[in-house]
Amino acid sequence: MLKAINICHTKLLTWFVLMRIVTWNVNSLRARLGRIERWLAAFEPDVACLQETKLADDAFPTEIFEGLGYECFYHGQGRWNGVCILSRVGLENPMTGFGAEIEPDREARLLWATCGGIRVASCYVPNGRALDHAHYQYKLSWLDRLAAALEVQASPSEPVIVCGDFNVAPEDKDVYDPKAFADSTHTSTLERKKLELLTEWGLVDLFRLHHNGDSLFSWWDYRAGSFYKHMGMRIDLLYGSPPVAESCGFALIDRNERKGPRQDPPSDHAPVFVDIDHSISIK
DNA sequence: ATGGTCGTTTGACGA
Repeated sequence: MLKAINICHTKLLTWFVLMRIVTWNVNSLRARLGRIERWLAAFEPDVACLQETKLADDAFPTEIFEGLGYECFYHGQGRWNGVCILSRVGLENPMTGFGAEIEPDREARLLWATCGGIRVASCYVPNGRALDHAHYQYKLSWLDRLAAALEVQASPSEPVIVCGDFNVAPEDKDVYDPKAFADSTHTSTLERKKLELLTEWGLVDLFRLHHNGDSLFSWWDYRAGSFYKHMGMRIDLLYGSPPVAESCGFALIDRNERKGPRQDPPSDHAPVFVDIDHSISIK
């Protein structure tokens, strides 16, 4: 919920804003539309960054989200990938991809917009498939280009959130069993080094500010009852610049959203959200 | 440990 209090100084208007931002790989926006509508109504995020929408842009259900009070910015391609940002606190300077100076992505995996004074990116990082697969090199290159785009898009002194499905578990405690991931993607040294490009720039893993040390996951394989065996990974991340990290008061993985009957199946990812209490000043 | 389950451009492929 956006809570704005205007404080009128001599020539400065300051808004203190409580903003809730969620990232959620929905694994098909069409298949998950009912669940997404219910989740938005229940949790009232101000900004929703969704991944794997699997929708072409001309099929995006703009009117449904507008009916819930959200502006929509989307970048899809049909069968695979696809990302969007929904915002009810404004949506300015939209941009898809890495930007003009950087080798473009062939897939719909990234977009940016300024929402409520925060520069927001919704990312769907390539999976990588296997360490010896070409897709792994694509993943590494993709993360290099994300870091390069960040340099152009924002400064660490400004409010920035880069969130999404990173397909990388930052640390061993972010997977149920590190040994099970030896020699596979999501935990390899090289891809973790690419995440460090983001943290070296100044971004902070906002979830870890509030859940230090816990093994809590955001993704569980559909197969073999992984969810009920707690065999998951934390790969859906919200990174914030220092001003955002300082004002991040709450973070949660809504693992209940990973549950559900065959008739109304969940995504294999749970929504992850943070609450940000920050101020915007306008002359 | 292995096999298992979702989604999509219906069916092989990606996750």
